Amino acid sequence: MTNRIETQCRAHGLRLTGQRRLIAQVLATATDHPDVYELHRRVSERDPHINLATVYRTMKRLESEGIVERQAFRGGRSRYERVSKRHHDHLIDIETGAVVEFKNAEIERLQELVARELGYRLVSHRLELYAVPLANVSPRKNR
Amino acid sequence: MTNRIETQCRAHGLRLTGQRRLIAQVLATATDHPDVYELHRRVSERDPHINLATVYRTMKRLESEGIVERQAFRGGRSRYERVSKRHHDHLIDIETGAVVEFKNAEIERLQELVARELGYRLVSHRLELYAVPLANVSPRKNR
DNA sequence: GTAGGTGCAAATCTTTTGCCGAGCG
DNA sequence: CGCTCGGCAAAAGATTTGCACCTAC
Repeated sequence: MTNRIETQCRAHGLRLTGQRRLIAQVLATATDHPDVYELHRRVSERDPHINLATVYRTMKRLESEGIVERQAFRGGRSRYERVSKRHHDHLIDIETGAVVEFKNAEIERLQELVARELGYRLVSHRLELYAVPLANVSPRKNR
Repeated sequence: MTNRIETQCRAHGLRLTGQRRLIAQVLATATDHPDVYELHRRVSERDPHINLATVYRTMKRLESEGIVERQAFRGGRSRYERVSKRHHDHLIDIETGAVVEFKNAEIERLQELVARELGYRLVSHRLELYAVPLANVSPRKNR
């Protein structure tokens, strides 16, 4: 079974080793934004011998090929996600660490405008909203 | 000579040691967004014995007191800036690494809106624009 | 067969911390 | 004089890398 990421690896001339196949499958089925340790944990379930350094190397390679995107939210490890058809930004639930994706065309348009006004051409951006759930005023532990 | 940051330290009950005075002065005169190594380099010019750990500890303390703000732009070390009267975001010149501050009320308003629509209350945000200068197509070194 | 990939351990880089002597208030 | 600080070195956490062996193509 060949998934989209494996196809992309082929297209970019990456050798399809067993380890990469596993990582590709994990990435293809991930609906969240796992960090390298989490990825390693997941692939380890299927191949307990795969090394953390291999996951690091593979993710770095996939990133430089533009197949995945690295997100460095505040503090801690970098997290990855597939480069999707649609660009989007992130809302991070500061109580649970959950990540919600969103997109707002108007904000994007204003960003271009702001950059131009400052004498620049916008190349990329990063927008993260840190927020707490509205309804439940759960007095949980902080952090 | 007592500057604003020293006054703030007093107000927050921090002891005004020689090292902190130096760091406060460097911060007060900084117009850029230095990282801890750069801060250490600057204070070292006046006191070659000051330790890097001291700068780290001081900056961490100033951050927790809300006197400075930590910025972790893509990759590398964290950078600091004084908490200013006005909140603002950053545009990073990807050719030179220069940081331009800006503020756009409309974008802020839309952010609140987006969060609410997703069922959250916005606590804070981070918006970074990565851009290149418009006019001058300077073929300088990259990075 | 060979260039690229992997495992493993050690190195790097950034930041934090334990310990203890020192100085601010 | 007591409690906070600072220097120093070591630890910790994330990521990278050198090296020798391995394997996809």
